[in-house]
Amino acid sequence: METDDNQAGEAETGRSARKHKAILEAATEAFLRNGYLGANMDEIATLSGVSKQTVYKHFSSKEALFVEIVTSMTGRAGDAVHAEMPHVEGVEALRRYLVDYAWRQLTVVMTPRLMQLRRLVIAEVPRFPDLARVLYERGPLRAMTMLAAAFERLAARDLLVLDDPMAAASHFNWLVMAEPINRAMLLGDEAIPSPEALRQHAERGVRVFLAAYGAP
Amino acid sequence: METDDNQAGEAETGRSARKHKAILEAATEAFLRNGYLGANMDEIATLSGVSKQTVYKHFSSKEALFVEIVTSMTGRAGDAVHAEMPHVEGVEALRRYLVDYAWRQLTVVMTPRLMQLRRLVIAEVPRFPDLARVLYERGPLRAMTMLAAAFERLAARDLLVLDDPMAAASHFNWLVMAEPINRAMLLGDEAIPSPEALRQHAERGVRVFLAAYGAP
DNA sequence: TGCGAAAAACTAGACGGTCCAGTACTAGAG
DNA sequence: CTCTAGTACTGGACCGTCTAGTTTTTCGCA
Repeated sequence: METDDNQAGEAETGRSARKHKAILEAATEAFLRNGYLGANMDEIATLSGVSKQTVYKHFSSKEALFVEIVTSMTGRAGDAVHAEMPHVEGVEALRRYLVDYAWRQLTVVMTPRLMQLRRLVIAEVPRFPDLARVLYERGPLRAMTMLAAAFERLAARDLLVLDDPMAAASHFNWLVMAEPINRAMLLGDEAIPSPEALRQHAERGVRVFLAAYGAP
Repeated sequence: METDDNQAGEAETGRSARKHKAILEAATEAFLRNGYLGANMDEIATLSGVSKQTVYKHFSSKEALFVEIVTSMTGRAGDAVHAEMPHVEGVEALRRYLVDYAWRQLTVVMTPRLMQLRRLVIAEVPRFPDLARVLYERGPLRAMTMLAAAFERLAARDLLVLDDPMAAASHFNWLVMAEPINRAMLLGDEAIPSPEALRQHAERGVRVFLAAYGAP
């Protein structure tokens, strides 16, 4: 197929595909840093080591490039977290699992790239409402839906006590995520807590959650 | 043309001050709708019924106008909520008061104007980090700080049980605010819940909070 | 398999058209 | 005389197109 000098397990690709990728990366950088209006196509071309003509060969317009980037980033974002809930036996195992899940979710979401993406998408809600809706659905909504299903199973086994699984999932999700996300959204990427701080935060959130929804 | 009928207790102002106000209002509208880069000074001048020269007589630059507007809006925003905690006697009175406070906070914050302001400020975090910091401090941080103080007093009277008042305040704040805010941030202003929905949401949040922090 | 030409992709830069922040200038109202 | 409306203007940014010439890939055919 392609030339087989593949380095470090990276699938080798033709020149065109390589340029395509370079453009995507440069554009991601530019849009995340400068916003939709603030980014300019000349800079993207220069940054990706490609002529402007080539940029327009791969993407029909600035708008199309923007949509492509945001959707691909939101697509990748949520996939890393969803893990099947293992058999938890007993209250203490449940607590440990919830803390672990919360911490995993936090460390995935609380990265500069995803915070910048979130700022970018929020900024463009009036211009690109669909992008924001997709981010919401593939982000918090998906997390909460899966949590709700898991909580329902746990309730059936009397490990949790709840009447509204989705409300419980929302409470769990935001007990854990809201404080650091909203801090970082306004205070910038350097306000992202350290992994240890996130772990402590997760533990406190789970303690509150279990006080409200845990088996007595 | 300029009639001097001061209506509804509005402080009497000269023509210059009136133009000043008109410019501020038009600029607020423009910036909230189109963002910093998307707004343009010609539109602001036209919208406020003033010549462009006059706009620049009152505000030295687009940037200065933007900063002025955002700071004035963030200043007004938080002031409406802070109410002295009355004497609450007993657990049920506390619950009712917390629900009421939560609902008040929600109805103040969950308005299109403030959601738009929040989107605008978040969008401009890289360009105007100070504005975002001020919004954070005068918004969530102030609310949580005041809550923490109130919670500490309640803990001294054994109506709450907590070791870290600020953590408890954060949990309360985000149990109540996070879900609707983050929904509206991404799904747009029409995703702002109705007052009745907000009331129910507040009640559920307070129930969880009291399960974790309420007196046994 | 290897060669060579057509096809496709790419570069560098210029350019048209549009938009916009901020300034300058004139005419007229108070 | 002072302030302002109205408007034209400056200087520059930027999207998307175009041109002319170069490089890479593809593929028929030896």
